[in-house]
Amino acid sequence: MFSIQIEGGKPIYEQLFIRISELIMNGIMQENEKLPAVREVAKSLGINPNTVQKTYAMLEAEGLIYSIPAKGSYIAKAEKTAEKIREMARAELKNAVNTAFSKGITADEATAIVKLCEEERK
Amino acid sequence: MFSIQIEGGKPIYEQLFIRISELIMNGIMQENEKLPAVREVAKSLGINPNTVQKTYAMLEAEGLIYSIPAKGSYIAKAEKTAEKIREMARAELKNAVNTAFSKGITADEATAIVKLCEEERK
Amino acid sequence: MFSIQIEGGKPIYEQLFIRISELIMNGIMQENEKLPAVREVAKSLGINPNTVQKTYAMLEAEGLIYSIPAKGSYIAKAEKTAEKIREMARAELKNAVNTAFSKGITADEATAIVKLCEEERK
Amino acid sequence: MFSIQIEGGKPIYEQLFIRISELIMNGIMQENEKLPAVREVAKSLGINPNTVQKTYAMLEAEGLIYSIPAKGSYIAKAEKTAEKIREMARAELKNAVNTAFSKGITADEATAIVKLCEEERK
DNA sequence: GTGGTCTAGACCACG
DNA sequence: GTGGTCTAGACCACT
Repeated sequence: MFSIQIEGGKPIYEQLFIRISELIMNGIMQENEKLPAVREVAKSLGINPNTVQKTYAMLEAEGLIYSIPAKGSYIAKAEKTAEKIREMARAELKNAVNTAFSKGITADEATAIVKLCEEERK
Repeated sequence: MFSIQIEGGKPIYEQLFIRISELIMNGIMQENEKLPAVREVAKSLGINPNTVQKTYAMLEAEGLIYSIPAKGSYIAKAEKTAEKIREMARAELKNAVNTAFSKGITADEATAIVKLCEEERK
Repeated sequence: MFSIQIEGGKPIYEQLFIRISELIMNGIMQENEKLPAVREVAKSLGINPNTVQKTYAMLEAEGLIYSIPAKGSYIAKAEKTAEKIREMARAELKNAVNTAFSKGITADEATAIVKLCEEERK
Repeated sequence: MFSIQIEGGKPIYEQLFIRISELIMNGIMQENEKLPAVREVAKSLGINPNTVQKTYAMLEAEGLIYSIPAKGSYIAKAEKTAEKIREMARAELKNAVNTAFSKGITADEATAIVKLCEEERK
């Protein structure tokens, strides 16, 4: 279903949050598409339903999905959603770049890393 | 002495680790220079000596400093140290860029962010 | 549970580290098997939870176990784990042999000691 | 003079103890030869006289040297000294071999390591 | 209930 | 006075 790595240092609910937001960006999850039920996700990942519930609540709080009681959760308006996610991603990246700068990485080096990552994605 | 913000979500010992490694890069801490004593740092920051001790242990494990029991802790060989820190910073940045890419940020956008950060530093 | 001797000069957390790595080699602890909880070990050995926590952190840093917060700690992939432990043991033994040599022990004498130890194990 | 590495994890007085006992084995320090004065060693190594004093006391306690008040310290009877050191070395090596065995190292592997160390010394 | 972090305070070996 | 280890007990985020 969503494939997360339980081993990783990050909390599960956060990994799941990131994973779902990525799926939206990749166009795999479309506007108004129904998300799998909380219990279903929990069972297929072997994690606690509370954890999934928390993730959905966070997604809704961020306006990325909307929930209809007794029916299910759905992807919110795509443009808005995508823009929100990108905004968050940009803020995090800026943060990371500043951190790198403070440790002696130059702007040229940073740009090189960006290009390198771009190459690797192909 | 080291000035950290206890607020943030990150553990204190990690913030301190990052802070000291930055000081080394900025040339403020030189090779073989003595670090302030564990208890001294703890007192000046208003935190527990154990927390500082943990930070020093991590720095030593990474080879950034070396500790002589009953004498003090000192900055390790500068070239090695600086290179290690840059290596760590590069790895983290690469990680951040990949994360941003997976959320729909383009390489051009990432490059723009790098330039923006560069401007702000001036 | 783990049975260690608090007497020896070596720190408790180190003894525990060695003891657990031995249990893995003896096949008593299997891949993905759950280690007893930090507090449980502490109670059964009559030592402080922090001390056990430090041991688990070291084991994780060496890649011998992996910890999932709020779930437990587990033995890492068996092949890798066993090989890592053997590698560490070999390095230590080599070190010990060199030390013995520098004190006048001959290679023949060293070989004899190895055989003697082998006999005693039977 | 004696060349020790201050960085190493082991206490200085122990390193110095080992170093001097090695010098005796190598025949560099002969029976009844005078050891350099405590203050002299301390100054040349940049360490505390108390530390050197402690080492000499240990060497005397082990019967490896003998001290004449207001005159100096001297290497004890060579045969006895050498044998004592070798005995200690043998005990330590046996210990190390047993530890290695308990972690899955085989007797053949241990023998191979002994031979490898022998080669490297040439 | 779990691992992770932190505090407060202590002791030890070493220099 | 220093780093290193340890105890006792607490809180937190997460499951």
